Parts: sequence; C-alpha cells; structure tokens
Amino acid sequence: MARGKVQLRRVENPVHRQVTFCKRRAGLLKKARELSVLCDASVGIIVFSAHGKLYDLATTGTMEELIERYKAASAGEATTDGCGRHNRMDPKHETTVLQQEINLLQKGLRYIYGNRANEHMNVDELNALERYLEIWMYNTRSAKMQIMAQEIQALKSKEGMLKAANEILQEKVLY
Amino acid sequence: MARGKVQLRRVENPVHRQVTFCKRRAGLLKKARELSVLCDASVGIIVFSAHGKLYDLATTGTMEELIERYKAASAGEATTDGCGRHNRMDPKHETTVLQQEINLLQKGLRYIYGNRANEHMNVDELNALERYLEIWMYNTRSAKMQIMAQEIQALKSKEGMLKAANEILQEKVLY
DNA sequence: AACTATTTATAAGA
DNA sequence: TTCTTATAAATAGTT
Repeated sequence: MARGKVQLRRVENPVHRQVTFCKRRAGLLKKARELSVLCDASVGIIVFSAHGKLYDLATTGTMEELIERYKAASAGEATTDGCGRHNRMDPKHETTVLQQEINLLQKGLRYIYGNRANEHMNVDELNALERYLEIWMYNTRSAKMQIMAQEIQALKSKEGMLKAANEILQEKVLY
Repeated sequence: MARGKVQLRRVENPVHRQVTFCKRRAGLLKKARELSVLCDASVGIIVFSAHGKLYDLATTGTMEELIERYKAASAGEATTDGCGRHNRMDPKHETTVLQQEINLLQKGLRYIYGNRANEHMNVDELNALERYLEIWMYNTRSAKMQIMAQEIQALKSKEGMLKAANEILQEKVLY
C-alpha cells in the first residue's frame, strides 16, 4: 500500500515477509479493536505465523468465551443476544441518564485532576456521585470476579492436561 | 478514515453504525486474507455484531481446526502478560502516577459512556480502578460529611439564636 | 525503528 | 443501498 502496489502472493524474501507480517498483524488487530469499539461488536482474532507462533486478540472478555459463543452460534442458530448482562431500557431515556452520569463523573474527575477532590460540589452532587461510584465499583468488582473465575477455570483445565500428560510419561518410563 | 477523522468511540447514529460495521467488517476480513497470503500465516476471525449475528473467517482449513490449534498453543503458554511494567512508587514521578490514575478513570468513563462497562479492561486495570474508586468514594463521603456537619452547626447556632430571641420576646410580652 | 511516497480504506455525500 | 469522492490511515520500500 505504499511505494509499490501489493501483489496478492507470498512475499518471497524472508526478511521482508517477517517485517510485513509484523506490520500487517499490528494493523489487523488495530482494525479489529476499532470495529469493536465503533460498532459495538465482539471480535476475536487468532493468528498463527508461518512458524507456528500464536497471536490473538479478544475485544470482549476472553478468547475462550468468544470460542464458546462461536460454537453455540455456529451449531444452532438460536442466539438470543448471549451477552445481555444489563437489560436495556428506553434508549433515549438511557442516553440522557448516561449523559448526566458522565457529566457528574467528569466533574469529579476534574477535581481529582486538580488534586482537590470535591471542592465546589454541593451535597446533592456529592450524593449522586457517591451513588454512581458505588454502582461503578460494584460493576468493576463483578467484572474482575468474572475474569478471575475464568482464569481459575483455565488454570484448572491446564492442570488437568498436565496431570494427564504426566501419567502418560510415567507409564512410558515404567515400561 | 475519510471526510472526517474517526473518533474511537461507538458510532451513535444506528444507521451510520450499521454501515460502518458492514464496511469495516469487510475491510477487516480482506486484511486478514492478505496477511495470510502475503506472510504464509493462518488467520481466524470471529465477529459478533451488536445484535449477536456471527461472521467468521478461517484462511486455513476450518475454524474448528484453528480453534483446536489455538487451545493447544495457548495451553502451553505462560499467562504472564508480556508487557508487565508494574514498577511504581517513584516519588519523583508523582505527576506521572497521577496522570496514569486519570487515564485509568477516563478509560473507565469511556466504557460507561459506551454502555459497556469494564470490557477490554484486564484484572490489573480493574484492581487499580477499584482502588481509585474506593479512595474517591471515601473522599466524596468525607467532603459530604464535612459539609453536612457545617450545616448542622449552622442550624444549631441559628436555633440557639432563635431560642434566645424567643425568650426575650416572651419576657417583653409578659411585662 | 523512523520516515515518506503511495496505495488502500472509508466517512460523508449523492 | 450502491456509487462517488475527498480525506484519513496503512504500509512498502527505504534509511
């Protein structure tokens, strides 16, 4: 895409190929992140280099989660919005409420930024801020717990595989 | 990328968002195919639209094969987030730390703004966010308490004055 | 790892 | 939707 039109075939020079791989891989992942953010989509990417090295990206949750969702979606076709952790309400109302929330939090951020938290805010504003912070913290903790639970699951599964491999190796040693 | 710089946040207009989704999804898959051909790589992409519709691409074999290969490859990996720059607490860089704090909170704000709280944040970030939120909430409560205490003080003092005035008036009435 | 000349992708408009 | 077009973004070749 620059200084020469690209030919759709393998780059023969190994050095050039490696450089192109790095650049384009980065570009691809960037595009995926943009698509996810701009369009509210979930994107998972798996890349194996020619030499077998793995690179991946999951814009939403973990790759395992996406894979499960993929299997569910590609097997059956009854995908009733699998994500839905927060039930949606009237979009217009929601937007307004969210905007107010954002304004308040941004005001709070400015105070933090000035290292003079909460000056110039009245009791009503502080109450609202407190409420939002509680909700936010709750969400943060929930998300963290979810991720950690998934990691534990992954580790357990890894442990199982390692144990199995161990047994096989021990058998081989014995005979 | 044209006729207007792209902002990295959800496209609010649903029609624009849908169009952008189609275009960019096509672009992403094209880039993936190019990467695969040019660099001899295997690429798998899973995309879920906001409404849960699945789009996928596997440049080599099937997606199932890629998923199996992914599981095999990721199982034998260290989960030590390669970047890992967790060294902190250099008093000279107080400003830097503060800036990081702001960045984190702003990142959180963007997620709230996009109605997708805490997505794309890892456990470390969530932990840090939780810590900041606790501090912030503590400060908020302190400020609120202080203001309320002052108001109570003011009211008590006013009450005292009124009582005194009342007594004087009663005395005047009696004589 | 930077730099730029070009190509490519795409946002907005028709 | 699809086509066009002006412009932003990606990147091939180079240093």
